[in-house]
Amino acid sequence: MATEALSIERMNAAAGEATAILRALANESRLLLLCQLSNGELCVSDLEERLDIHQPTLSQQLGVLRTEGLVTTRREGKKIFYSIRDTRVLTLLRTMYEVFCPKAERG
Amino acid sequence: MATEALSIERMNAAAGEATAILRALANESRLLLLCQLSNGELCVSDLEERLDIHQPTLSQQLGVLRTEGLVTTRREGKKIFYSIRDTRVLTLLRTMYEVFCPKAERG
DNA sequence: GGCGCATTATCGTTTACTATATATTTGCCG
DNA sequence: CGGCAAATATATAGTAAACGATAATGCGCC
Repeated sequence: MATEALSIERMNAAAGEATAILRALANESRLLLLCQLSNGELCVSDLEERLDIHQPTLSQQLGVLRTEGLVTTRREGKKIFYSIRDTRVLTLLRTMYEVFCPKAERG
Repeated sequence: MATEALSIERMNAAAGEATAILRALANESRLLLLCQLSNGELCVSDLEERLDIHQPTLSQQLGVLRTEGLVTTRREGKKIFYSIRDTRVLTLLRTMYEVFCPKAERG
């Protein structure tokens, strides 16, 4: 009962899209990047400062997420602000958080 | 409120392990394979029949999942039965199911 | 035009993927 | 016990994709 059966057919149909998003998440830089964005929009230089990634590399990772449609951008003068567009990503991140992050002092 | 902030520190610490598992899931064959196993243990030939994957390839993918500690095996005569060992995988699969599979006629 | 912020191009290296060929383990039959 | 067949695993190899670095380019503002 804890484990309600998943329909194989549906999983089969969705597998392509699912793995596309999983691949996008399956990189430490991108995952952390999305975690940052899960708390609200940030511009590239903000991200560069928080994560320890060279700017062009960062831009490239952001490009991957853009291509996958997971994030959107908003320009404000010279800065470009990124935010999460695909809410499914938020759902996944939340689950990942529960699964992988120690619950020590949550509440 | 729908989006309670995730602690960056914790995500940072867990990111390595998280991406390792994500990489394991981020392959269509392996994902479907785990979906099959989420409904209970199956032997290699069962899996081969259900998915359309050549046996050596399948065995290799299973090897990846074994190496990551996501599945266990049990021998019964000539057959080897696989099942999901890491319950975190089940949690992730369940979320993925909810996120990616149309809810049309779920009860 | 020049500077700051960001993207795109290019490239070399590493890793992933999958196919074919070969080996291992077990059970069976003579 | 010897040999064969079934089930699975490992080895090898070629192609493709991912990664991250450096270099060059684009865009907006002063």
